[in-house]
Parts: sequence; C-alpha cells; structure tokens
Amino acid sequence: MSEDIITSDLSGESKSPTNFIHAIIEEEIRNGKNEGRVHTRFPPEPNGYLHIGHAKSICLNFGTASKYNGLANLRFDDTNPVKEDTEYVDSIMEDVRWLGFDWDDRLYYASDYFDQLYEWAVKMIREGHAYVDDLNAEQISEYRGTVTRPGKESPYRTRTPEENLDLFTRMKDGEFPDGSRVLRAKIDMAHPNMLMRDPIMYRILHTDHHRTGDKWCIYPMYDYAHGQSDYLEGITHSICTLEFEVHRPLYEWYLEQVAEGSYRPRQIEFARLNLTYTVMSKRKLLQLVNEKVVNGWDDPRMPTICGLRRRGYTPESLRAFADVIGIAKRDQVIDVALLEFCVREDLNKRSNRVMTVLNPVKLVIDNFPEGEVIELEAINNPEDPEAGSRLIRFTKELYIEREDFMENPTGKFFRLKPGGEVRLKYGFIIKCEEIVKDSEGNITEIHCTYQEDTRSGMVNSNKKVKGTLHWVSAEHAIPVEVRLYDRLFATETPENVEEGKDFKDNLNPDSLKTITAMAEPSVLKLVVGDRVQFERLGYFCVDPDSTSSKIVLTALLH
RNA sequence: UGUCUGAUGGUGUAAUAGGCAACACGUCUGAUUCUGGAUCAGAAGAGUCUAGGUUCGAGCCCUAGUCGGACAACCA
Repeated sequence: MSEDIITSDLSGESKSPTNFIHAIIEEEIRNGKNEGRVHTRFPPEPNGYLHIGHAKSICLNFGTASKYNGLANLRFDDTNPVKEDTEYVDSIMEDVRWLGFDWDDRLYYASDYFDQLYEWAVKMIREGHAYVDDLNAEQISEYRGTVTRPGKESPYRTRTPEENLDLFTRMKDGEFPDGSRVLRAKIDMAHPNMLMRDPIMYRILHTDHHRTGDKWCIYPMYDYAHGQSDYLEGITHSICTLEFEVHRPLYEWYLEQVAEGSYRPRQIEFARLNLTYTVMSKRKLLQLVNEKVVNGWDDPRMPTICGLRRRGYTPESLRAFADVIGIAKRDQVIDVALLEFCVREDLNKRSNRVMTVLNPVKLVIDNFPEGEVIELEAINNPEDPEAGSRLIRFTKELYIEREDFMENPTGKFFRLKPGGEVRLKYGFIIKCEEIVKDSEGNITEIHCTYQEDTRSGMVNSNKKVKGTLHWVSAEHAIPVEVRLYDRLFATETPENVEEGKDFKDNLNPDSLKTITAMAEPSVLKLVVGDRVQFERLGYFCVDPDSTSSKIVLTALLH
C-alpha cells in the first residue's frame, strides 16, 4: 500500500536540488500554465567573449530546460551593429558547445526579427503608442528627469500617427542622419521607474550589421527587441540577471502592445556571479586585453570560458561549479577556492600522474652503478585502475625538487635532509650522505646512497620513511616550458578601490612565472589540451603554444 | 530624496503546509597512504539584520526600522 508513495518519491524530480526559479516553474506546471511547457533561451550579445558568469547562466537555462523536458534556444541579441561582430558569434557558439550544451536547430538572432519588430512598431505608432522624437540625445536626457524628479514631455510627443508614420518610414529609408531622430514608446514621463519614461525603441545607425548588412539603418533597442524575441520563440521563462529587474515592467508593457492570446513569456531575475580575486565585467576584461595586461581573451588567468579552458578547467568541473553555487537573488561573491575544488575533484579522478621537477637540483646516488638503467613501474592514476601503468627509468644521476632538500631543517620538515632517509617514488629509499656547493654557497649536488632491497615491491620496501619524493632521471628528463599561473589579482575584491585608484592597482605582479622544468619522457606523448597531475605539485594542461620541439604546460592549480 | 529588490556560520546554498537551522567549500584535529594529494573519522563556527507583534511554537506570518544592491546609455 505504501509502495506507490515510495515509487513516486524516488522517481520524481522532488529529490533533486532546486532553486527559487525551479520552484516557480514547478508551481506553474502544477497549475497547468503554458500546458506545462518549459522553454528557455541563452541570449548573449555578440560583443565579447563569454565568461564564467555566462557559464552560470548557460547551465541554468539549458539545465532548467532539460530538467523539465523542455527546450533551450541560443539567441544572439544583436541589435547594436556598432558593437557586434561575427568573431564573437563563433566564439560564443564554441564555448556553449564546449560546456556541453546543444541548441539543436534552435539558433536564432534578434536580427531575424527585424522585419516583424518594424511591423509591430508601425502598429504601435498607428495605435498612438509610439512617436518620433526630434530631440537630440542631450535633450532627451534632460527631459527624462532624474530618479527623484519627474521628466517632462517632449514637444514632439503629440504628433499625429500619420506624421509619426511618415517620419518613421523616412527614418527607415535613410533620410536622416544618425542621432537626429528616434522612435519612442509613449508611456509616462512622470513614471517613478525611469525606464518607463518614454523609452527609445529605435535609433538611427547608418552602420552595416553583421547579418543584415545594409538593409537597415534603424535598429531596435534591447528592451523593445528582447521580450518580443522571447514571444516569437515561444519562450516561457526569460531568465536574466538582477540588473534587468527594473526592466521587467517595460518588458511586460511592450508584450501587451503586440501579444495576442494569453501566452506571455515571463522574465525572472537571479543574481549574477562574482568570484573572489577576479573581475567579471566585460568592460574591464576588455581593458585587460587591450592594455596587454594579459595575453588575449584566452589568457589562462582570464575568467573567460576560453581562458578557463586553456587553463585546463574541464567542462564537467564548470558544470559542477554552476550546480553547487546555486541560484538566488541576493548578491553572491563565491570564493574562488570553490571553483578550484570543483576541478581538483574532477581531475583527481581522471588525470594521469606524471613526475616533473620544476626546480631541479642534481641528486647523485653514489653506490648506484655508473651507466645502469633500471625500469620501474609507475601507476598512471591511483584513483583509476583502468589507467594502467608505465615504465620510468632510474639512473645514477637524478633531479629532485630543490625545495625537497633542506640543509638545516626546522620543525615538521620530513623530506630530505643531511643524514636523512626518504623514498624516491616507485624507486628506492635513499640516504643523504653529503652535499656539494659552489663558491657562492649554492647547493649544486646532493650525494646519497640507496638500498637496493627497498625498491618498490621488494622485501624491504615497506620500511618506514617520513617522505616520498618525486624525481626524474637526469639523462632521460625532457626539458619543458612550464607557465606557473597564479590569481590575476592580489585582493579578494579587486573592484573595490579607494578614490583615485582603479582595479588594475590590485593586480598580482606575480601572476605568471615561466620556468623550464624537467619532466619524465612520457610527456612526449601528451597532446594539446591534455591535463595531467604532476605528482606532488598540482594539475597542468598542455598549452596550444606547444610545438614539436617544445612542450608548454600551463599550471591549472599548483 | 523616488521606484524596484534583497538580508541565514568566513563563503555560497537549503529549510516550499509555522515544528530541534541542514548541505557544500574553507578552517582545525586525528587515522591512513610510496603524492604533506586523495580517502576516512571528528571538531569549531550562525540562533537566521534590528525592534515590536501574532502563535503552544516564527528563519518562515504581520508592523516599523536598519543596512546592501539595481535604475537617470540613441548599450545589452
């Protein structure tokens, strides 16, 4: 008798984590709104590269659609030809796909709707809901009033529909120069919401559009185009960020002018993502690129999706991140450590281990036969038995990490020290016998002895030692370029600056160090985009700058 | 000063018929380990912005404040 309950409890969506948007949707589905249909859209403007904040939105929109057996569209909000470009269209599609989402055949552009939008504008003019204004930009701004003072009506507001229609047609036909006239919605110049004070619907822009070419010289504004595009696509939930909250009344007002029947898309806002130690605004990211603070949009220090990709982040980890940060309406500043946790968790299970020495110092095994090479079996990934193993070569002369030796150890240092013993991973236990220094006192060689029967798997191999070091054979090691990236900013909230300073004053001067490291030969088999864990050091990704003669590795986390 | 909006451990998110504030990250212990990683076990850390009210009982409902965010581009 209770079986039904149990079954429905396990199969329903009620178990999965939810957020306030999903709560709204579930409520609507219960009430039969839109016949239970869920249709979302991701509407980027093709005027820049996507960043991790967009990833949050992409995951929300596409994730919500699939959760409720709905659809998600990709729509380019391309209503401003002076800022937009196909370069961005391409990169955005690549990034959305890379993140793991698919819009099938639902790729749209706001510019697809220019004809319909124009017709609707004409309808609004005929019905007395829109007029052509001859005021210039400065005057319009003056007439608009302020947040505390009402605006005043333009002297052109009372033009007849016929006159407006004539003027609007001539605007479209290119008779007037940029900025000379606009089409405005006739709403209320005293409205407490400034956006309702006769917002501009169309402006004159004698600029070619990346898709419509020179067909148009008037272009619709965001508020007029967006809701109507949603309506035309049958969008049920138009999910956007909080700054559009004040736009909602206008969104709904425009819809009422043109919509028929009872269907209306519904705008719902959520808080945009902020991350500690990063800036997220497109404008500031563009500035970093233009001023060459970073090496382009895909610089591994950038929070852009292409930057994160180059840094080595996996799509899975980004999706997991989007999932774990949640959706709400209060401002969020997520600790970047959470993002790092998400990749680490993913890569720990998936990436092969490699031994690489970033800062080598020579280690000589005095009692190891000259010229002898022993092949040792190394586990590729202890977290994944399927990953198998490889052979690594052990010789008399090795490199170890300079930091793994301390001449005068203090406290809890349990790596190599004079007279101390340590294990060389997959190899032998060695004992430090003496050190050689140059005239300046720098250590140039560390001399050790090894115990043959402590080799991994042999009789004495479970002898206790405090530390295990990674190493490479000096003779076989491959020099590789390693780019050690750190966070771009030195302060948690780089955008919070005192008077007279700007966010670039908070840059971390050491966000990139390039070094030559010594890697085990298996790195030769890696290809661009491969991610590996350097044993005991962190995760690294093969950079596209790699050539056949030089491998470049980007530090993801170290 | 106007409109809209939000407030829960250090951070983020839950608590969806008013019923012992939960989960994750981070931090700290300990165990274990041939990676100071991972894993495992455990701990500290909020009494829910404030003040009133309703109620046997309030994070949740009511009233009044406080503080934060958004909005005055022919940008999106």
